[in-house]
Amino acid sequence: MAQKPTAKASILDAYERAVIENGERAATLEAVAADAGVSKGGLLYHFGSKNDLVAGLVERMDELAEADLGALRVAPEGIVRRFIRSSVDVDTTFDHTYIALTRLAQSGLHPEATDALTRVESGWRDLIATEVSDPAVARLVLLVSDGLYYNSALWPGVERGTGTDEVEGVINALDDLIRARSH
Amino acid sequence: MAQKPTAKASILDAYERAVIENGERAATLEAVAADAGVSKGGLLYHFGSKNDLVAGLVERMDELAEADLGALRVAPEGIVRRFIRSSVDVDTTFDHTYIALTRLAQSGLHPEATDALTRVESGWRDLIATEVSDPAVARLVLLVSDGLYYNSALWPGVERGTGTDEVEGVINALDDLIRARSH
DNA sequence: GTCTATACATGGATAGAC
DNA sequence: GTCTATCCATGTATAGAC
Repeated sequence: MAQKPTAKASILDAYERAVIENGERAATLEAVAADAGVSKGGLLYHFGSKNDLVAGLVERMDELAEADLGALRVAPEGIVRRFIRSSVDVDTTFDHTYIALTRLAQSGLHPEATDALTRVESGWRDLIATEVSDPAVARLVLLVSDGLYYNSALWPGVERGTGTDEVEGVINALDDLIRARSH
Repeated sequence: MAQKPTAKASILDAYERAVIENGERAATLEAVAADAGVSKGGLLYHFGSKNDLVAGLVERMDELAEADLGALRVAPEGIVRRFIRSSVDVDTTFDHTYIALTRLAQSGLHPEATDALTRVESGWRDLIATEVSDPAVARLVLLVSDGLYYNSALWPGVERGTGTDEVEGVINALDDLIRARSH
């Protein structure tokens, strides 16, 4: 049920891509259909409306989030390090969906998108709390991650000075803080 | 030249409000005109096109940013403390314009909005660098601020657990870090 | 300086052929 | 399952009256 390399999946991919690259407004049925290699009518056979596309993305997000949390939970380097690192990595399946939903949420037209993101963030929050006892630091970790996502969501494709190596510095700084505060 | 309580200003206000509250897509000429108390035609007399509205916002942003940096520079509590605190305060003239531009930037249709935000962030970066010597920590401070803005921009009106008092904890944590790293 | 009327384009969605 | 044709709503922008 989760693994169909069908037209449906590639339409969803195209929608995701369109939203990320050109914004929700530009992600018209026609544009998405063209990118997915079908016609408007063809698209509408699989997704009866634009809202259905959003719903499809939400569903995908929930599945990916579950997997993401699972991987995070068993990350050998620790939850926080892995978490922050993965926040820069904007080129995974997870990130694509997450960023697309971020855009949709901001459009104000899709409360379901906002809800899905809230669920994800809530999962992260709980997990981080298991590793970081100080609530202020835990909050700080989440804010840094949000900041990283915000950056990549806002300046798509633009290298904005938060490269992977620079993030290592940030991670180390957070580490110092966590150690200093854990007594 | 900067102080006209004219229709032009109130139209710009209405546009800003519309973008923040309902997203860029809902900020149609008609909706903005209605909110500003003029007709579509009336609006278009002052702003010949939708792009002119965006340009007006960008101009406003540049003016406000200058004032903001000035205030930050002489903040008695220090630049970082003031900076982070003001990132939660989403109810100033500055924040309204900033958040509206954030939304516009994400729509992908207004590069000028992205540019304006880049200028603002660049001003902040430079200023923070004068107070925080460690580049990783300086970057962290910016990311936290971005995170806070992202939160308020994404969940408008929603109390998302980052209240003013909780932010004090975050500020103190950052303070610890700055002190620990400044030798 | 502000309004009404209207032209024009575009996007979402339906109907029905293949 | 996918396409074409078409309808309808909405949004931007222009023209011209007041």
